[in-house]
Amino acid sequence: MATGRTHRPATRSRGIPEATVARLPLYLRALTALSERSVPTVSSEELAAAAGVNSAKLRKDFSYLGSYGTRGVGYDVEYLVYQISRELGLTQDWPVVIVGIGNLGAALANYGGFASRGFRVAALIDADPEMAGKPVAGIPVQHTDELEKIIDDNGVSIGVIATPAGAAQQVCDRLVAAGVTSILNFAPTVLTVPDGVDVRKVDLSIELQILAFHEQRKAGEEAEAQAGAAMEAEAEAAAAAKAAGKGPDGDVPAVMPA
Amino acid sequence: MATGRTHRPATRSRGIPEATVARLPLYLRALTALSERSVPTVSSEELAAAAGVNSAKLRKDFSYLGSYGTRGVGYDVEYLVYQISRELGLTQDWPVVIVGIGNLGAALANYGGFASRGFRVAALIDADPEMAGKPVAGIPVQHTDELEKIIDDNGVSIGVIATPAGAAQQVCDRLVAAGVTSILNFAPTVLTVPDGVDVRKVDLSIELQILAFHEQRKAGEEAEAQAGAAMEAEAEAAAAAKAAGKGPDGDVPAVMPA
DNA sequence: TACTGTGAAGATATTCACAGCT
DNA sequence: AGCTGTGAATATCTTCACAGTA
Repeated sequence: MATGRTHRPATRSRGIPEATVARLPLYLRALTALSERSVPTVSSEELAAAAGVNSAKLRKDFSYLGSYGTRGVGYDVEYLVYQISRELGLTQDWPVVIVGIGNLGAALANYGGFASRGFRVAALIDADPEMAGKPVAGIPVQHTDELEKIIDDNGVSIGVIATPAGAAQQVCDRLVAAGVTSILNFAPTVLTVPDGVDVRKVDLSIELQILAFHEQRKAGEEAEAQAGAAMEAEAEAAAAAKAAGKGPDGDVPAVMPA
Repeated sequence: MATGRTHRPATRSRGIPEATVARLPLYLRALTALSERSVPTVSSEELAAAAGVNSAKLRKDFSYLGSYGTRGVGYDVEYLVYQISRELGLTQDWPVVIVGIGNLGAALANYGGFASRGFRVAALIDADPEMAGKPVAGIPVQHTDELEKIIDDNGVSIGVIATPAGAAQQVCDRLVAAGVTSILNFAPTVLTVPDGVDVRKVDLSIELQILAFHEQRKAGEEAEAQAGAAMEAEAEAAAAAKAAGKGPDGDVPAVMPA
């Protein structure tokens, strides 16, 4: 909706690629570890290894931030930590609310990595009246009724949704209406939000399914030599099944493997 | 290490793009919802909306799987559910072990989405002897000592690591040595694995940091009109700081904003 | 010498736009 | 008429390879 205002005007060349942004936290973590070991400088090769990427990519990524290295030497660890933190907006602190204090919500509330890097759990919110007042990770859970007030009082702009899928969109709508503009969604559902609101999703079962795909392929490759034409035969059977009956209900799993 | 055996030989055109694979679970979820409402067919437009992508992308994605639609009509929901499930390897069931039964591990064990789609929690493993025998989500926790035996007895090829960062690599090594070839890592650390082992990572704080980046940029754009040259001034100050002293320890946060 | 920073090439991914089928 | 399936165009991301420089 609205005229596609997708392109950033950008006062200066403010165009850090999304793929690069997604890796900055990785670099930051590796750098923080080096910093704790008081390592003063690091080469792109070393840092790339620590972050699990290749060095050309890392250098290219850093080139979007500016020329923060020294040729022949490498990068100053402290300086880079600061620059990346600043680029990511972590030099300010972000109050965050977590909605849905079930197993996952509690795990998130207890997760140390939250607090360590610029994020502060401002409130825990749950729909269950029984939960109200109970402390989780030292923070008392508040009832959903208070949601709007909490957002407003704390100037919260980032919300985490850890509710069941059924409640997620409704919670999302309320968060957005109350002024939240970034949402991290753990509920296994697609959230619809207005323009200008960012949603990132974390979905456990999706990750597992992707792994299963590759796992299956590994197994297939092993069998390949022996099986040979078997797979193609199966594919043809499936195609035939489609061409033929294919009733709306369920004669589908005809070719279901063991 | 080893000669980069990255390219798949692929008996036939078994080349589904990674980006497509990553979306298949999304389509599958949307289709499952339609299936539960007994919707017989769906157009690319409708399904794309339900999955939160655009229809051209969805059609392109499906084109890699085969021609499973009907022009002028759409896709048969049940049939597509089956085809995607099969492509993802979900028509067989995958025993999974979860290592590290803290808050997060318990949340994962309780997560319904696991069991629903081809995955079965075969065992919960924790290093704490106190935990041993205690049931979580109805499954008794077993001690890390049993890890190899559990993997072997259950034919586990997918492992989930939900331990603290410090223990993750060690656990990973043991899982791999015991025969696990796919790992879902929740610990905030980079895992090193041999060729042929897949690792996917889920990192809560990384997701938040990416949100913070965009959030900051939104704020910046708002202020842009008024602030104007202020940001550039700050950038220059930072550059100057670098050119000048920039001692290895920490005069860095000189420009630290409030 | 030993490293960064970056154009240019190459690989992937997305989107367009329309031919082709039902 | 209404939809899918897909080449071709475009955009984005990665990698190469080397000039530039401390």
